Amino acid sequence: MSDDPLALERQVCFALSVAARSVVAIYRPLLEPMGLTHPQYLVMLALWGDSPLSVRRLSELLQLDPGTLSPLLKRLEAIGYLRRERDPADERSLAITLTESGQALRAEALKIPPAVVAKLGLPIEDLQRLHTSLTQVIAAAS
Amino acid sequence: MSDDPLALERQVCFALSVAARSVVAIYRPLLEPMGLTHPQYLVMLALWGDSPLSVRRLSELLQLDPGTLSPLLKRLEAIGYLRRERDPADERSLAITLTESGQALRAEALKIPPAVVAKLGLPIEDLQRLHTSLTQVIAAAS
DNA sequence: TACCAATAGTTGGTGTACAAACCATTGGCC
DNA sequence: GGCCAATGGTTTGTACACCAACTATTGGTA
Repeated sequence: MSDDPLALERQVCFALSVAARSVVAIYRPLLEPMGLTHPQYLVMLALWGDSPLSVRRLSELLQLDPGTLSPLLKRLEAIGYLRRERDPADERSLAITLTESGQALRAEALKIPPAVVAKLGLPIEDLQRLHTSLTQVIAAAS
Repeated sequence: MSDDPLALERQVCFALSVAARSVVAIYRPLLEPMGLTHPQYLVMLALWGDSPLSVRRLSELLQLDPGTLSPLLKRLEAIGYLRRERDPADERSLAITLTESGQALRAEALKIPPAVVAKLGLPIEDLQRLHTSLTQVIAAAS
């Protein structure tokens, strides 16, 4: 390996970007039949875990800008997976809830993680270790 | 930790996406004085390592779509860091070369990696280990 | 109670990111 | 030499992603 500190192959951030894009690319064909993109899938995961959620709360959970979530949520509403209603207790806030269809999708989604792990073909322990490292980095970067 | 296979905090891909975005966010204020975004910085790294490069070659090196690179390269040309000229040997191909200004920028860029490592505050060995894991994942996903 | 800073979402602008359609050049091959 | 599939880039359309500016509601406080 090169000793140049600016060598492309030495940059952790480059590896991080490429890895993220590559893994998202594995999800793409798996999510396509469900009509979801990867960020949309993450929103659904959050809502399957806890509902209703506000845009603010989603933004914290997914570490995404509200300005990114706003149109994304409208698209999920348009395809019928969720509802966006004002919270009666605080009219500023949105109460985002799953529709029947959105609830039902969870059964399909259960197939996704094993399919991804199979495609990657890496030992679970490696993935676990990676997850731990990534969590460290996220904590350090925030 | 939850035993739900769809729990957000268990998804490696979620951690990967958030980590990538978080680390890019660390670069942002460092690159801003140079007038570069993170992907543009990666292109510059590639060119500092080897020049001239074609769009095709850059696309392989950075694992980015030519359709993504095309406008990005025009922006880098517009701010004067590189030149896009047809390769006389093959008029289909672009020969992308650095300008004086682009060459000179390398000296500034040398400050970036240590600054990022400092901001992260993680031991180098951890980053090295992470890099190894990521390289594995990239290989597995391709 | 009337103001006003804080909070929740939305919108608009710039820059990726990818897929598909497109255009020009090239290199075989009859 | 002339056709034609392959190759290299560009363009278009959709969807993030972030920032800054904006609107509407809320809650404290003079």
